[in-house]
Amino acid sequence: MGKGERLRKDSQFANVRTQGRAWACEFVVLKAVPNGLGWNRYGFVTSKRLGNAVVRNRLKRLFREIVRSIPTESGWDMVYIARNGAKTANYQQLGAAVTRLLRRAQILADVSEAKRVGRIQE
RNA sequence: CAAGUAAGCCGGGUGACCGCCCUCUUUUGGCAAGAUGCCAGAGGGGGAGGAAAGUCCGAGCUCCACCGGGCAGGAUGCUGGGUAACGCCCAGGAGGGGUGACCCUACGGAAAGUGCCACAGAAACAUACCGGCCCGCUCAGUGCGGACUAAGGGUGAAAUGGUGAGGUAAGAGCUCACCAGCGGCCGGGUGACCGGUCGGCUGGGCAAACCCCAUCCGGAGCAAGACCGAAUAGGAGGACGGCAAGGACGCCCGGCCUGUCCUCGGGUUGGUCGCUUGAGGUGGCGGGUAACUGCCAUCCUAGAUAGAUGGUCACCACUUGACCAGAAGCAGGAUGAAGGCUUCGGCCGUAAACUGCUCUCUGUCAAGUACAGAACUCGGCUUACAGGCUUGCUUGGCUA
RNA sequence: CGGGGUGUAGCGCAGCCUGGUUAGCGCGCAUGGUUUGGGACCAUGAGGUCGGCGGUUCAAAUCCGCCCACCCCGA
Repeated sequence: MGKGERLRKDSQFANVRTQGRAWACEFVVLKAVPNGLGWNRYGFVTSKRLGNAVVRNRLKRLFREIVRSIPTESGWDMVYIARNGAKTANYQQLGAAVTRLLRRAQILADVSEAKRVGRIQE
């Protein structure tokens, strides 16, 4: 994903953190908010508590690859926050977890159009 | 072959598809439009480490108007050399450890001064508890008083040179020999120091206690710093004004410079440069024991900024484990078969089936493949690290 | 990038600067007493790699070096 598809400013992260809704599992926390653009923007958070730089970079790359491969609705800012359990998980486990969270958040692309419109109006 | 020791090196590979960062090209498309610029696409090239880590030292670079002196503070500490510099490296000396190859050392000064040395012990810096020996009195092996002594005992981490002989009332460097230490002289070495000789006999430890001596050190750090853009109100109060205040760690002094300083309040958290060509790498020929260095040739090798190298699959490599099959080895089978030699007493000579073990080699399956991610750049140090490779040397065993 | 602090019994702390003689205090814990019983109180007791490794010293929680974990501050 290019620079336009990433959250890069502290103000952008702060916006998602305060305005967005959150869904969580044992590996990762997803926070998302509609951004009014025609495309999605992503941010990945790996705190120092998780491990050294190699561990944190690897988790970011895994999540970036997972998010890229899952088709979703457009127009959202999403922040993925890695939790401690993600350190030992592999690509397949994390992919399944992210898919579950996106389905619960109704951002996954196969969710029906009526349902999505209903949620936004609500 | 085994164990060890020193030095050095590597630290997964190949392919397919998808994706990221930088850069170049583009008669590809869109926007704006004189060159040009912005967005997207296509094609080419490049894209983490030996420690990129910890941030423990040293520098470059940038800013703080500036210069000099002193105090305080900090660092280093055998000698010589290397280096831009260092707390680093090399060589050497001394001391210590190891059978050895080799390794380790904060290794200046305790007659400059101050301080400390618990407990024990008579005594920890100047001393005499037990004891030894002599004299006098008492008296029949006891006691008292006085003088000498530091060999022996005991305490301690440490007790004032050690061993032997002479000597003496008993002893003592009191005398002598050797050893250790100290000082002078001579010789060698740039030096630390070493060797020789002579002398008088000497008289603890701690400076990672204060300290003394020698050498070095202005401060802050790429969020340094420069530019563009945006935003706010270029605001309020106070101090002192050439005898004042301030001038980049703290304090003092001298010169020099200047309206300076303090408090409150307000705005910004965007972009570009710095930003990778450097005490640079590689090779050759010289100098040097070496660290290192001179000359010549040649190469350009990451530049992100919520922070670029990843994901999936296949094959191979390595490690570990399991299992079965085969090969190999060992033990039983073997109280000596078959066979051979014979002086007829004996002697020589171990093949296989089968069973068990080893886990060396081949095959199959499964799991794993360390430590760890550039952030201004170099030189070091320290710490972490699966597994593997090369070379020299040492010790021990076996064979010839 | 720069600077500072902490680590000692289950918990919270002292001792460290100026090395030594029993590493101590409070709460908690165990046992006994007191009470009809509990609490409170009294008495006794257990519990320590002094964060780790190495060095200096006769001797280290204390001094020095390296490492680990946690916390805080400034630009």
